[in-house]
Amino acid sequence: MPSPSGTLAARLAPAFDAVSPGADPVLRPSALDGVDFQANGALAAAKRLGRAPAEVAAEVVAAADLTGVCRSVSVAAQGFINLTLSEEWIASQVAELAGDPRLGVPLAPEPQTVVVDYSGPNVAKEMHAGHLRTTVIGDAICRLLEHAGHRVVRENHVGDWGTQFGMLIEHLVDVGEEEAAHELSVGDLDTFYRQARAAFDASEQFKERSRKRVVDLQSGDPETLRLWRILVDQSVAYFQEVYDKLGVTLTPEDVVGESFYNDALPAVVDELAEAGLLVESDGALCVFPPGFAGRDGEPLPLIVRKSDGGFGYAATDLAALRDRFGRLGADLALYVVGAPQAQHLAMCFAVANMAGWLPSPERAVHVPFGNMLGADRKMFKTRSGETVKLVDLLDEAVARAAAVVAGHGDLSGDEAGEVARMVGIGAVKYADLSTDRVKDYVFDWDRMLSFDGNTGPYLQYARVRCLSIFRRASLDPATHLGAAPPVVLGEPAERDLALALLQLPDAVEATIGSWSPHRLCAYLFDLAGLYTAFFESCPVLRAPDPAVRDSRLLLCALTAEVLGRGLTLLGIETPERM
RNA sequence: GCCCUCGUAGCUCAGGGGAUAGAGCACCGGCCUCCGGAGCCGGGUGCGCAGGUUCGAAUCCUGCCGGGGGCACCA
Repeated sequence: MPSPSGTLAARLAPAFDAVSPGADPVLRPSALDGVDFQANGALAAAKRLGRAPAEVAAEVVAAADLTGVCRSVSVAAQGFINLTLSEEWIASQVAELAGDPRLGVPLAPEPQTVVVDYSGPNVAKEMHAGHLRTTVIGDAICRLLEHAGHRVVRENHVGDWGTQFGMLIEHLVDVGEEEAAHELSVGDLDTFYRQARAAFDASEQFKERSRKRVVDLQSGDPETLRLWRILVDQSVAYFQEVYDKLGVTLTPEDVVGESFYNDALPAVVDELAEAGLLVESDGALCVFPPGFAGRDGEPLPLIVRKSDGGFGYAATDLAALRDRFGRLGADLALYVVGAPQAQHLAMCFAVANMAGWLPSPERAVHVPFGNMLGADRKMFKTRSGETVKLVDLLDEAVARAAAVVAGHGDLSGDEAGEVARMVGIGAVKYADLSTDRVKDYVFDWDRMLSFDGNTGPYLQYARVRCLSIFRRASLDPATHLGAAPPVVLGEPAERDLALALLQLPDAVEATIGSWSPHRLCAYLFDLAGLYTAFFESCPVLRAPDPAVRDSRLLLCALTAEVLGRGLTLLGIETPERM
C-alpha cells in the first residue's frame, strides 16, 4: 500500500503525461487549511506549452482519475493543484495499515548490497564521546537499509595497525601479558595507552625496543603477532561491551580492522602502477587525482606509500574500497565518518574510481557529521578538560534517567531499572539522531531527558500512553489490530492522526534518501504531537458509542505500532510502561 | 592563501524552489475532580549581509562577514 502522496502521484502522473508528455507531478504536504497535498508541475508544463498554468492544471485535474481518493481538488492561480483526501479513503487505508506488518513501508524493488563503515574505534584506546555519533548514526542507517530489504555488510574499521603498536606491545611485555589483558578487559584502555606513551617518551631504550617491535610486527614475526593479538582481542571484547550497552547491532564478526588489508597493500600499489597512476614525489609513491590542490595551489597527492616504504592510511582505505566493490560485490559503500575526513575520502574515492575499483563515483558516499559540543559550545569535555569515556556517558545517562523515571511513574525495582536503561540510552541516541547530522549539536542532559520537546523519552512516553489505554481497559492492542474495526474519522484530530499514520513510508524514504535519521525523528515527533492532540480532544474509552470507541482504539494501537517501529529503526528501545 | 561546512525566535532545533517560515524550552496571561504528565488553551519576536537566477528563494548561484574544520608521508 503506497502512502497518500505516493497514491496521488501515481494517479496524477498519467494525466500530467497526457497533457504534456514527460511532465511529472511533485507532491508536497500542504500547509493550507483544508488542503492535504499540493501537486506542482503544471507550471513547468504550461511554460513548455506556452499556456496559462491554471489552465493546464485544470486540464490535468480533469484527466486524472482521483475518484474515491479525494474529497476536493482545486487549482490555484499559480498552477498548484490542491488536493484534499476523502475521509472514506483515509479510513480505508488506515484499516489496511492495521493488517500490514510493514506498516506501509515498501521493500526495495531491487535489493542492493550496501557496505556501511562506521564506529571505527582504535585498539588499546578508550571509546570516547566522540565515537557516539558515527556509531549511533551508522547503526540507524544499517537498520533502515535492512528493513528496506537491502543486504547490509557492517564493517567496523578499527584502528589495529600502525607504528604505535610497537610501543603498545613493548608496554604489554613490561606489564606482563596477564596483567595487561586484565587492564584492558576491565576497560582501562586509556591508562594502558598513557603508560605506554609515558614509557616511550621517557626512555630511549624503550623507544628503540618499540621501533624494533614495529619492524617485527610488520614482517609477521609470530611471537609479536601473538602479543598484538592479545591487544586486539581484549580491545574488541571491550568494544563489544560498549556496543551492547549502547544497543548497537555491531558484533565482533563485523570487525574488519586496518590489518585485514595488509596483504592487499602491495597489490594496490601494483595495480595503481599498472594503471599508470603512480607518481614518485619526494620519495613517496603518490597518486595525484585531479581537482585537489594543497596549500600552495600545488596538486595534492594521495600518498599511497610513504618515503620510508611504509603504507599510510590512504593505502588501507584504497584497499578497503577495492575489497568492498570487488570481493564483497558492494553496490554502495557508506562511510559514516566525521566531516574532517571529507577531503581524504573524496581523494580516495577519486583514485579508486580512476583505478577501476570503484565502478562509479556516486557509489561511494561519505556520510559526514558534525561535532558534539558542550554547553559552552566547545568540544564536549569533562569539567577538568578531558575527553569523556563513552561508557561513563552511558552510565550517567541511565542514572539520570532513573531519577527522572522515579519522579514520573510508579514502577517497581527491576522494571524501573530496565525502563531507566531504555530511557537513558534512548535519550542519548535520540539526541544524537534528531538533529541534522552535518551540524554540530549541543549536548544537554536536561533537555534530552525531558518529557517535553523532540526527545527520546517524549516519544517513548507517547507510545506508552497509547498502550496504557489498552491496559486500563484490559484489552490487547495486537488483537485489536487484527480485528481492524471500521475507522470513523469524525473529529479533525482523528483525521489528522490517521493521515499522519499513513506517512511512515514517506519518512523512511526521505531518511534513507538523505542518510539523515533526523527526518524520521521529525516525523515521529510530529506524529506524537498529533496523537496528543487526539488524546486531548477525543475520549477513547469514554467515546460516545462503541463504533467510535473501537475506531479510536485502533488509532491508538496503530500509533503505538508506528512509534514503536520508528524508534526501533532508529535503534531505540521501547518500554511498555514508564 | 585555497577548499569544505555551518549561520533561522532570548536558548536548543525543524523547514525535500512554493502560498501567512514552524516546534520545544524560557517569559506572560487564562483554564484544569482530566482515559496516566511537571497537563490544556492563548499571547511575539526571526531567515548573518549584499547582489543574482526564478512567476516565486530560508532553500539554488556569486561575493562579503562570522563560527568550525581541512590542506604531502599520524591515522
